Amino acid sequence: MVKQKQSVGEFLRRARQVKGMTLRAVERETQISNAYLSQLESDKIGQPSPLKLHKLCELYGVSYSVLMGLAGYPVPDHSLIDLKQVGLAARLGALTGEEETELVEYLAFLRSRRRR
Amino acid sequence: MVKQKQSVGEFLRRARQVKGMTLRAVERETQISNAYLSQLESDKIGQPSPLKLHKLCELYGVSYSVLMGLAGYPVPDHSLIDLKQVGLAARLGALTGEEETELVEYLAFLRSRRRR
DNA sequence: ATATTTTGCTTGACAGATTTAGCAAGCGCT
DNA sequence: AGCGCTTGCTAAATCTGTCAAGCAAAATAT
Repeated sequence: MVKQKQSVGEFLRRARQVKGMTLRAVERETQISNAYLSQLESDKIGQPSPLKLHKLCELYGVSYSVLMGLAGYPVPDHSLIDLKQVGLAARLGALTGEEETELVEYLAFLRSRRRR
Repeated sequence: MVKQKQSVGEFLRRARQVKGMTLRAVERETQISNAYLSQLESDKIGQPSPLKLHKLCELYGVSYSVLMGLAGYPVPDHSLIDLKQVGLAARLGALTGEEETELVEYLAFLRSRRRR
């Protein structure tokens, strides 16, 4: 019932086969060498570049987030943090560049003092 | 008119300074060598590993999506919310309620002072 | 049946990411 | 003045992603 964790390689190979494309066809479309594609699909690359993964996602029409997750990269979830930040931004309002610099320095001062 | 794009290096250095931490302090917490941190902050690394960026985001309390974007990586669509309004807050990082009040007060002080 | 093209794959070499070891300048303490 | 510790930085070394070139088997063509 629960689907097993698929490897990036399996996922990519499936996606390519679904599209009915060959390694060299993908190479033509993405500028990624067929050699490297082969290694990718056999899980021989530990940390493939997100840009390569993104190109493949666009070509295959699969989710970039999913693929990044499968590749072992942290996937952005901006649920809580950004809301807080939006709130803060609202309270501070628009700042001049100078004000911003002073604020940052003041905050650094606050924290370096407190931690000792 | 608001903020031009900041470099990853500037962003990371600011975030670290806001936290009041030293390169070696960050190294202790993240297992990322201070040497590499230095190169990161002076923009000498073209494609830093997302895992490293993620560790730094967690430590600094800044948005992972923002940092990934600054690093030139494609970011999943639903993370593409308006960064302009959150830009400053992202740079400041997560604040305690106390810190936030202090900052707002300090900003008020700055402005009253300037207004002559 | 054999030559030609196409397929997936491996090897060698290169570039770039990351670390280890070390440097010189700065700071507190006596 | 010195000494010890910390700071940020860099040079060299190591590891790893990426590609160009080539290979053997399968498909295709003649």
